[in-house]
Amino acid sequence: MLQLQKGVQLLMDNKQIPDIVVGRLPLYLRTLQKMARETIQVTSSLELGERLGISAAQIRKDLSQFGEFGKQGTGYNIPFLIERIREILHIDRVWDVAVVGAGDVGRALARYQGFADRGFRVVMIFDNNPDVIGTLVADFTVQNTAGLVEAIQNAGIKVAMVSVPADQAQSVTDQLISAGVKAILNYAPISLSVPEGVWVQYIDPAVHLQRMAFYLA
Amino acid sequence: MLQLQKGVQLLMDNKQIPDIVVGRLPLYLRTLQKMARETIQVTSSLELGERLGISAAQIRKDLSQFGEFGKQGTGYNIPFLIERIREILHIDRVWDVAVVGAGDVGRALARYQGFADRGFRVVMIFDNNPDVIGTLVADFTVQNTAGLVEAIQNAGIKVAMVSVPADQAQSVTDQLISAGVKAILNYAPISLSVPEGVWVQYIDPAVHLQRMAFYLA
DNA sequence: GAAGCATTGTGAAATGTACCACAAAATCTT
DNA sequence: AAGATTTTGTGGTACATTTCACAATGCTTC
Repeated sequence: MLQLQKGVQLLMDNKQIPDIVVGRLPLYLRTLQKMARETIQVTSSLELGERLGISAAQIRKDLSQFGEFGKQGTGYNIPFLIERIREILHIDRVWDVAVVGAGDVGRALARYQGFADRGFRVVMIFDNNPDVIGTLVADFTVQNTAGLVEAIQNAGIKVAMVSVPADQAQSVTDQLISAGVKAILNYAPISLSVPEGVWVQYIDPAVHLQRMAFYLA
Repeated sequence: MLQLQKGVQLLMDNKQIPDIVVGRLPLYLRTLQKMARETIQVTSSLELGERLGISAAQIRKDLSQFGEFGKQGTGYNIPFLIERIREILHIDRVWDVAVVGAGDVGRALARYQGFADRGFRVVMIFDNNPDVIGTLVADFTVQNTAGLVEAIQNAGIKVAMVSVPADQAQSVTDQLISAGVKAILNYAPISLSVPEGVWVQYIDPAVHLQRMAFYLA
C-alpha cells in the first residue's frame, strides 16, 4: 500500500513554470477528483493519460516540475496528488468571485453549482439595468454597477467574471482592475486590454465553434 | 486606395496547418469584424496585433499559411480579409447546431444572439427531464433526448453543444457521434472520449479560473 | 529473498512555434 | 519622378514543448 509521502516540498518558487503546463493542471485535477469519487486510491501516468487523452510522459514531466509526487512501480496516490495540485494552483482555499452582468450568462454563473469544491464561490453580482438592479439571482441581490469598485475593493475580491455586452466589457474591466481584481474570466466576445499583473481568460462559444469548423469538410 | 485582389487562391489543401494557428484565426476574425463595424477599411499586422496582444510577425506568418492577402506598404483590406478567413474556417455558410441539455447553460446558449453572423445557428434543443420536455426555449420546443439520434441524423446536423450534467455527458456524446455529429462544444466538466475525426472543445469556467489562480499570490 | 514486473523521473533528441530582420513592393511626399 | 516611408511575406534562428528511452526503485510472486 502506498504511504503518504512526508516532507514533500513544492518547488516552483525558483523555476519558471510554462503557462501551458499550468493550463493542464486543472484538467489533471478534475480527472483525479472524478477518480477519487469512484473511490480509486492510486493511479499511474498511463491510466490518467488515457482518461485525458494526454501522453503518460507529458503528465510525468508536468508533475515533475513541482516535485516528486509519485512512487516508482506504483504510481500516484490520488488524494495526495489532489492536495498537491490544489496547493500549486492556490485553490487550497476558496476565492470569492464577483459576476458583472446579470443576463442569461451572468445568472447561469451565479447559480452554477460547479464551483463548490473547486476553489471558487460567487459572492456578488452586478448589472447596470435599472429593471434588474435589486432583483434576486440565486440568493444575491443584483447590485448597481455604479457601486462596483467600492464593493469589490471593500470585499477584497481578486477574481471576477465578466458577462456584459461587448461594448461595455473594456469599461467594466478597467473598473474591476481599479478595484484590485487580478483575474478575469471574460465571456464578452472581445479582446480585453489589461496591465501587467492582471490575467484574463476568454470564453466565446462562437470562437470555439469556428475553430472546429475549420476541420469540417 | 487598396484594390481587391483578384484570382487570390487559398492554399492549405496540401500544407498541414498547425492547430494553434487555426485557433487564432477566429480571434483575428472577431477583431476584424469589430474594426469593420467601426468602418475601418484597411489595417496592418501591427495595428491588428496591438488590438489582440499578438505580435505583428505572428499575424503575418499565420495568414501567409493560407495565401498572400496583404499589400506591401498598405496592409490588409479588412472586408477582403474577413471573407478569406471565413472561407478558411468554413464559416462562409451557416452551420445548424443542436443543444443538448436545457438547464441554465443550455437555455442561455439557445437564446444567445452572438452566433448570428458568426457562422452558426441553434436549431434544436434536447433534455431528458419530463418537466422540461415540451416547454419553450427561445422559440424552440424542448425535445426528448430519447429522440436525439433520429432528429439530428434527419436534420444532417454536424455541430452540437453539450450542457448536461457531467455523468450524462459521455453517453450524450456517444449518441451525438452515432447521429453524425463531428464537432462538439462541451460545457460538462469532464474529458470526453471521441473517435478520430470528431473534434471537441471544452468550456469549464472552474478550469479557467483555476489556471489563473496559479498566478495569484 | 530473488526474479520478474510496473512505473517513476529525467536527460537527450525530436518536433513545433515564435520572433527577427530584411528584400521587395506599394504608397506618399515634394 | 526620385527619394522617403510603410508594410508585407519569409528564410533563418532562437526558443519552447513534447516525446523517447532507460536507470532507478518499489511492489508482487513464488
